[in-house]
Amino acid sequence: MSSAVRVRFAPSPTGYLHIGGARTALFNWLYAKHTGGTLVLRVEDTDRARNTEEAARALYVGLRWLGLDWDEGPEAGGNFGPYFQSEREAVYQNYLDKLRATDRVYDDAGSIRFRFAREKVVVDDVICGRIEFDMTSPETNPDMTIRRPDGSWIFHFVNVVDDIEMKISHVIRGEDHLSNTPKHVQLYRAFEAAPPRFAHIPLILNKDGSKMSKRDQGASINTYIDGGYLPEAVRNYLCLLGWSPKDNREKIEIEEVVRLFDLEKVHRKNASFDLDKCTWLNGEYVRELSDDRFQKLARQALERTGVDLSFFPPEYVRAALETCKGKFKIFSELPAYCGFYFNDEFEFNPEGLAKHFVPENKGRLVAVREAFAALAHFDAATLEAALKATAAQLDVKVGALVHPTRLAVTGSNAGPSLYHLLEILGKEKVLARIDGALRRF
RNA sequence: GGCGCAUUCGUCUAGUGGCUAGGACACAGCCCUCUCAAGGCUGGUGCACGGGUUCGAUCCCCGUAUGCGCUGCCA
Repeated sequence: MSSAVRVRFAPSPTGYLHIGGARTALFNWLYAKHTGGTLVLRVEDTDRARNTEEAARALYVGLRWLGLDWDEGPEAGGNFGPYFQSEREAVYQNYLDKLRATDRVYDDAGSIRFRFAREKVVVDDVICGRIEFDMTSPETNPDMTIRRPDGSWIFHFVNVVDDIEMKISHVIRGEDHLSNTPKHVQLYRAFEAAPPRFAHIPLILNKDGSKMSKRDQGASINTYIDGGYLPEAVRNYLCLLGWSPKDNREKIEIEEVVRLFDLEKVHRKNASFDLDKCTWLNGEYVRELSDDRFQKLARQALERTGVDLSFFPPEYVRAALETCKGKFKIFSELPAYCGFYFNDEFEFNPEGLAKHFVPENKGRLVAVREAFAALAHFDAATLEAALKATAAQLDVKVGALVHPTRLAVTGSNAGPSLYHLLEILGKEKVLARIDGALRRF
């Protein structure tokens, strides 16, 4: 059947995957999965063909990281290639000839322009509805250039030609193209080709509503790859921008999104990207990670900051990381959180120092040290009992001992469970660290 | 300027011609607790404005404002 859904993601290789592009790719992917259709990846590199290979690779990396696989395109093959516009010169020449044959183009100072039909063009958008564009006036809608004097092609022309050639049934793209659509429709007509269904999805803006550009925080997918985010969490968050399951769910399995997703239910309003919420959602996913995957990602996060884990026994590392699970939202937070396990030269938190290393706590810390030194077994339960007994002896609240002790052995006033962390660190290290800390009073 | 699209808490959103307009993030407070995180509870802020239509509009229509997009030999 020719009614099969064929969609495409057609980025220009800029060297990185933009978050807005990622969302466009995601919605195309979702629609393809939902309908059992085909997703085509096409690289629109008409402008500069110099760093295309490398820049395109960055696109693949970003898409694959998000789990957005394509059925046809670079590194996937397909019967409608090549999938780089820079390799489709013959196709464009052929289509240009068609326009020449029907007198729809003319030369203008070396460039070639397409002559618009002076008429009203109706675009029936799946998301935006029926919109009428008045193209009757050459003043407000001058004919458009489709080829530059140097022979390079303009986006509008090659984009439409490729969509025809690749038998694209649904063009799902950013709303910034909505106003270009009547031009594209004119091209389809000139080629006597049936236009696809158009679906213009809202844009992603910064939190303050301004347009998200290259420089903005979180604009590149690399922010998330390098920042210790989980792909399924970022993908989940992206699904929620311009679409909703309508039942108050925030964390939602991708299979479920595929099942529920439809173009008609996509919003028409631009959405602001809220990194805080994306990070929160990531935390939800991190908490539910399997032990193995958590350990693997945690190790990676530490190693990329230069921690040499091979120096420590595997069981030590595993136990140490285990105490951090559920305590942070993104993996880039982990090294600072658990660095004390792997480095004796940690910094002391200045506020903690001012608050807890005060004269009356010195004696308390000494008492804790003595209690710990006397222990035959250095496990969490014993440590807790010992610390509580010491507190009772001194007639102070447990917290009065917990805080100085934590600060002494970790340098921080927040962290994993104290008793477990002490057990993992071991008696020798703990006593040595308390001794060192005592000298700071 | 012209054309197009949009407008529910700060942000993402649910929602209906009649409801105390719901949820989530963020924020504040309390509880829990060895800290933090998580969890529980509580709190505040919202239907852009002005006209209609209607017994009644957040919801329908028209304007205005604001935002965004297009208006390139960028994509």
